[in-house]
Amino acid sequence: MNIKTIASMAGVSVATVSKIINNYSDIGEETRQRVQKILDETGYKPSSSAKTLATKKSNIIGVVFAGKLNSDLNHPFFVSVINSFKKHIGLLGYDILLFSNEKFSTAKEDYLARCRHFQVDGCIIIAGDDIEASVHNLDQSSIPCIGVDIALSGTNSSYIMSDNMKVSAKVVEHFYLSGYREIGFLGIERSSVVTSMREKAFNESLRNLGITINPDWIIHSKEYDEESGYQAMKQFIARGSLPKAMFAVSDLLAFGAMRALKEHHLTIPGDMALIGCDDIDACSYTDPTLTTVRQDKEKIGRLAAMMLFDLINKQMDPGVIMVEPEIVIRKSCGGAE
Amino acid sequence: MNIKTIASMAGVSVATVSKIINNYSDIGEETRQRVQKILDETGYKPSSSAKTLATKKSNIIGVVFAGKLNSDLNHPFFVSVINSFKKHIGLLGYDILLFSNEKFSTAKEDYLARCRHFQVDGCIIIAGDDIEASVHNLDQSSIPCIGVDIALSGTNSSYIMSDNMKVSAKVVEHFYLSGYREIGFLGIERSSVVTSMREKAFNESLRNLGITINPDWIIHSKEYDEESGYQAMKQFIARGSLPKAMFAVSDLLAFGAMRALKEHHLTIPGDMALIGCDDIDACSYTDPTLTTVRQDKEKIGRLAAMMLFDLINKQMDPGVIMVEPEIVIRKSCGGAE
DNA sequence: ATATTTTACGAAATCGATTTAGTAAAAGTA
DNA sequence: TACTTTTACTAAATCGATTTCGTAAAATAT
Repeated sequence: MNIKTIASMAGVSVATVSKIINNYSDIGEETRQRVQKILDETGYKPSSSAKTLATKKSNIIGVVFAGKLNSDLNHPFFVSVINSFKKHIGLLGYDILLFSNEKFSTAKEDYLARCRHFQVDGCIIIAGDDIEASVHNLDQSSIPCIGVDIALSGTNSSYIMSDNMKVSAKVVEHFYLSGYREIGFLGIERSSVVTSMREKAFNESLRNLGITINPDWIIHSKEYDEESGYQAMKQFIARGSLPKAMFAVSDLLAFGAMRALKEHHLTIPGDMALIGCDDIDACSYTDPTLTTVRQDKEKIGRLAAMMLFDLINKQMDPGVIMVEPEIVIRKSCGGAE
Repeated sequence: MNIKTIASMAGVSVATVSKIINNYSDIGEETRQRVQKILDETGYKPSSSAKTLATKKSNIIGVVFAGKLNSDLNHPFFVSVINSFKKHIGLLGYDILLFSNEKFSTAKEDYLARCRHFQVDGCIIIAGDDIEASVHNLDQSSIPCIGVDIALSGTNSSYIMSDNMKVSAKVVEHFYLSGYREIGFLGIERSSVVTSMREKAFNESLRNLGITINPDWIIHSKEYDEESGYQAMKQFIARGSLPKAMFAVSDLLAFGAMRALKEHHLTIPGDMALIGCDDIDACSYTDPTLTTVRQDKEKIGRLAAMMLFDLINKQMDPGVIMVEPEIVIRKSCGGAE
């Protein structure tokens, strides 16, 4: 079933059919209706590849998970963002193509080559750490890109992330108002833009409040996952002096920290209050439930979709959006007494 | 940069270039090397749409999340499966296209139409409950499909799922060996093939062991999520008579059940032992950690990829694979004394 | 030396759309 | 009436590949 079939069924040329499909104005009302009827009855849809070939627009958005680790579909935060993005970009008429991660794929070419290969109209780059050079090439290309948790600089690139300065500020503020003065930080060794912003803002916030920063209380886990958080906290406990409160830059790290604390029979928040970051579902399942900073994943995905759409249609210049984070108070951070 | 450019750079015809790219045998060794060098230097990749148009093969696999709810990227189990599938199908040279969910998308056409539109080489259907007619059409079409947690019947369809009979058998066996005789079941009202198999096998397993089934102890939550599990258990507790152990057909339901039990100051496993199903990451984060039945998500994704590949290449007839589940013992189900 | 086969390539058709440029017929204008 | 403009349509080029078929030249056989 192709456009030629439709054309002969309707007794018109393929050009006419194409024009009707694409809403050209130079078509008679009578003809339009007759052909449209056939279009509806047959359920005909033009071939995507033929259309792409002819128009150079594919109506496909490429999804790139950048960074060596944990930026895959394994990361609950990114999955939520992509889920929201998928929903909203779908409303705008696009489907999304997930590029298989290079390290697993037989495809040796870089992201840019693959974007060109599929003629994607734009792409979204979700970033962990250790960004490959390939991502940079894509960013600098003519393909509209929007970055999530990565600061892109290309002339066709925008990016979006939570306002990570505020993330830490809100955490510190909450600790402070709850009476805590001995506050530690659990970051990640292999730090990304996001985590280093949080660390920077954490220090600044303490300083602004006149709280002395104890460098011993700033520790870093090896990786991003729960196990690494556990290991980091375990070693920290072994070293001795502990703060009364800690901010973990991700919920998973906080979960690991909780496990280590419990193992040493330290209570939460009694012996140590804990705040995480992301607000993944599991925060409600732990005991105590985890106070955390919610990143508005739905909003980030939605705005990413809208920004990309505008970028593709040249309705907007590249820009940056920082999404307001919100602290979600649960049980892991009672008021100190 | 297209094939014509390459051809003129090399001083040969486009046909020759194409043949070199596609490993035709009627090419002289000298020419092959000369052109290959240019190919390598320029990093040229043939346009996907042109290639698809000419060959009718797209090297794209469509991903369909079927069912009205919770079969989206929100479901940790399905995300893990897709993640593994993506990895392995990527190794085989395919990228994956996520169809935006119909209810959100402006695309009114059904899945089959969209598969044809993109000329996907095959597709994977991930199923929740309430399968749409559109999925059935796809299953019955000529497009190779593999179903995950859905029994497809098309002549080009295979499917894969955990062996759900064994899931329940193992749970009941574990409860039994731990000394439990009063065992309940927490299912889902809107049951799918998967959950009804688990319920059926649950009953059979009890019967085989000569344990009387108390129909009051078989309850169903409204939906799939934690909150629904909480509500179901809360009402159950309010009704009075409780079993000493319960099997929840999903970890999320078990989490909800845990919350309800704790709220009523009932201990786990002291007052009630709990076993979930799926083994999502969060099972390790709860207190107590959740004993559960692990579905081998990596294997399911990997085999799904391989089955689909074989189906596409007609190297295999449609078939079914039941993946062996494995019980993962944690703290929510101590031995009864 | 001639006939036959093999090798190595290219011309051109094809896939299924879009889009430009051209035209006959209808409508409008002077 | 004759000219101009508008309307409604189509032929054909194009997008960038693949693939069939044809054919000179080279290799081999007779």
